[in-house]
Amino acid sequence: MRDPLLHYPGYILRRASSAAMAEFASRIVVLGLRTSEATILQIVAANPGISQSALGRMLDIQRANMTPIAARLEARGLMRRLPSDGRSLGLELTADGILLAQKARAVIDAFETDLANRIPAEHRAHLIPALLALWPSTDD
Amino acid sequence: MRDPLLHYPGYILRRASSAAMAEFASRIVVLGLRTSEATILQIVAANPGISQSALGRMLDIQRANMTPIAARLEARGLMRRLPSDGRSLGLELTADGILLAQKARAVIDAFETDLANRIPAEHRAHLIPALLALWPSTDD
DNA sequence: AAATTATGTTATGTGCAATAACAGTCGACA
DNA sequence: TGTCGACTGTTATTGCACATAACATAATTT
Repeated sequence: MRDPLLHYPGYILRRASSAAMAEFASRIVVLGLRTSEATILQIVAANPGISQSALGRMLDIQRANMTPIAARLEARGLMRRLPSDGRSLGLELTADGILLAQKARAVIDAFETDLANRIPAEHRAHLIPALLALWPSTDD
Repeated sequence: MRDPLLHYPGYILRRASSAAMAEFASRIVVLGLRTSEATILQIVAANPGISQSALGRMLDIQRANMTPIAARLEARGLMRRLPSDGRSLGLELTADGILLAQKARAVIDAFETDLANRIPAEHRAHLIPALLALWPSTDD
């Protein structure tokens, strides 16, 4: 029972990401959040007033997919969507949203710390730079 | 427009994997294959006779999700499913399947080479060990 | 003023993964 | 040997992330 793909970085990247994301999802769901929602809360908390489409560009989420996610967060009373333009919607968290974003941040921190601790020390510092090099969005 | 999650390995892992997988999917679709199917062709080619559930365990694909994938490959004439047990199905590629697996392997090789070349030399050797450490399936 | 671009929305489809329930088969073991 | 528990494959259903196309409206460019 041999896996001939085990030497390929892309393959291992996919498998590792899938496993890690499943674990994160199971941790964040106790706050009633999906992975994408937890991320969005962090970004909006750090960038109040950011437009829906700018947020989407930042996270590689397309406008069409951003709409229902943002609407859902608004419907839950976590986020406001204030027309800034006439076409753009500026996003900001409500008090509840800020609180939940903080709780989510604690979960993220714990998860990321656990993850980092699993990496042997001699490889740890190389992971982020290596992954960033694979990630076109940074300089798009 | 600040991304406060950019220092987190898990977050970057997700973003990098998502981007890389989208690119791979667009390359492999020209052979009429999905990512999961291309992977399965490689595993079955290297392990003729492997059972459906053993394949699923190897790839972290559950039995219930394996069934339609395997049935689809069989329906396309790429794979045979031979009862070995009475309950188990042993998988092996047809001649067409072997041919397509080889073509897929060439696409995988090219993709993985491109990917590896994007990683700065000083980080390259660390990526796979670091990712393997995050990946529980290896020693499960 | 007209043409182009940007924003948000709706509708729809795809790929991957999870769960629950079921029938049939195998293995262990009393 | 017969029974019980575990394993295999299947169907049906669901959820999430992501993609495209088409549209109305507003801003920007020229």
